[in-house]
Amino acid sequence: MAYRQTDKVSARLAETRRGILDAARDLVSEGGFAAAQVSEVARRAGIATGTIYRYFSSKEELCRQIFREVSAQEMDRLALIAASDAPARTRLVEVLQTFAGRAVRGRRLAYALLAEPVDANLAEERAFFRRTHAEIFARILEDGIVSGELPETNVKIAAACIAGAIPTALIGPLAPQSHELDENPDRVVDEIVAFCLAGVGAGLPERKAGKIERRAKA
Amino acid sequence: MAYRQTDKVSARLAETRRGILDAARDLVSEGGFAAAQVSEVARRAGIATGTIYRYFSSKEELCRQIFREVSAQEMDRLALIAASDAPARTRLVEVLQTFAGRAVRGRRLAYALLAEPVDANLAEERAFFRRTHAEIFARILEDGIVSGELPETNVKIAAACIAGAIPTALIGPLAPQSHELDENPDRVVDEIVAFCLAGVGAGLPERKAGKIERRAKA
DNA sequence: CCGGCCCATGAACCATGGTTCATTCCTTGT
DNA sequence: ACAAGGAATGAACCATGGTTCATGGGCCGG
Repeated sequence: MAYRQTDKVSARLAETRRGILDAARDLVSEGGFAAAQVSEVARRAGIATGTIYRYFSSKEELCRQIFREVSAQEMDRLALIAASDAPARTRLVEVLQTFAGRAVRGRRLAYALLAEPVDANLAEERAFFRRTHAEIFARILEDGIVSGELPETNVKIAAACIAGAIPTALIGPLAPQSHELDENPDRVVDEIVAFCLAGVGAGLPERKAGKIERRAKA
Repeated sequence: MAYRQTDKVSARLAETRRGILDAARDLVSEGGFAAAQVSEVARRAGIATGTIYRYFSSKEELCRQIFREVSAQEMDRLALIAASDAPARTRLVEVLQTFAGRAVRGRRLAYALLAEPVDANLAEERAFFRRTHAEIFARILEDGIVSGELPETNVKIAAACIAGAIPTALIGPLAPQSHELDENPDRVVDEIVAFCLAGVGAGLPERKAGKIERRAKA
């Protein structure tokens, strides 16, 4: 017995793993999952192609990992807002503005997470991601109905509509021209949010809140 | 010069071409574009793989053709309703109900047209398809605003929201369970439409119109 | 019925991109 | 310093699925 993994080594291994994930994440947020080819990830991480497979059993697993890491961040952020003790209507506005605002500021990444063509496996992760969004929306709507802030509706369907409307209006062929979004993202976001609020009978949003997350995403 | 295409021959050729398109269309509406592999289309059409290439320069062109044929049908149907001289609000309701109703009844095909992962070329066709939807919606909204039936809004954005909300709520991971849609498609459709109408400030829809297109799509 | 040409055939070909593995390089404990 | 592994390498391998092409069969005008 002449070898045992030492701390220094396992630290280096962990670092390499991290490096792979970071390289892959960067590629994804630059060019979507399509850009995260194994050999490209390896190049970016400064290692050999084969080395990837010492850390991840397949490309699929690597991508899944990336998807989870990135999407978890987004979901947590929304969940945090949703869990505040503000009135439902306020939480709704903030959640929608955050969702839309982050999507518009990190469009490439949002595209990868929400709309890019991906294979079955990632589609599963994406389904979870989107269902989580819908649940967050649905719960707030539920609260709003209970508290009388919102009229009765089928919250599941309304939540699905919201979860569909926002990305569609912001990314892909139906989004405004990119320069328009770059110049005045808030206006577009506000209009989309207004549509969704009206859709659930919440009237016009308050257009003043300054504490809402506005930083760029990637 | 000892050969010239005779009518009989060109008829047979046209028939073969049609056969290929039909085979491909059937495959697409059963399993999406992924199921329309060249060799499979050939088998279904009862010809050899290579023969396809005597009629279409590439798979891509074949798929594009299919996409156009199918989507044109859908667009025309909506355009027809949109062009009627009914009040904007009525046209809006009918267009939305038709759109959603047909999507829910031809879900596999709707998935292929609206949501299935496809490559860049088909994505272009899809973009056109979706933009056309949005334009149809937008024009009606415009009319409604001019006539005072609807409040002012950014019609482009509202149209994009609608074009996103309906498919998302009907197909994919955020749609209700399939059996639910099979059992009671109209209820779901009505709720989605209600959301969209409310989104543009058109209040509740009239839930009675019986003349609306309700036949299955595929 | 024949020469010429088009049409159909389907197995071979090719491109892409993920995966493997024999080899080499490093680390560790003695 | 050295033996015994683990870790890294990257070129070869493989699977998938679109595309080609040499070949054979049928249709045309004379």
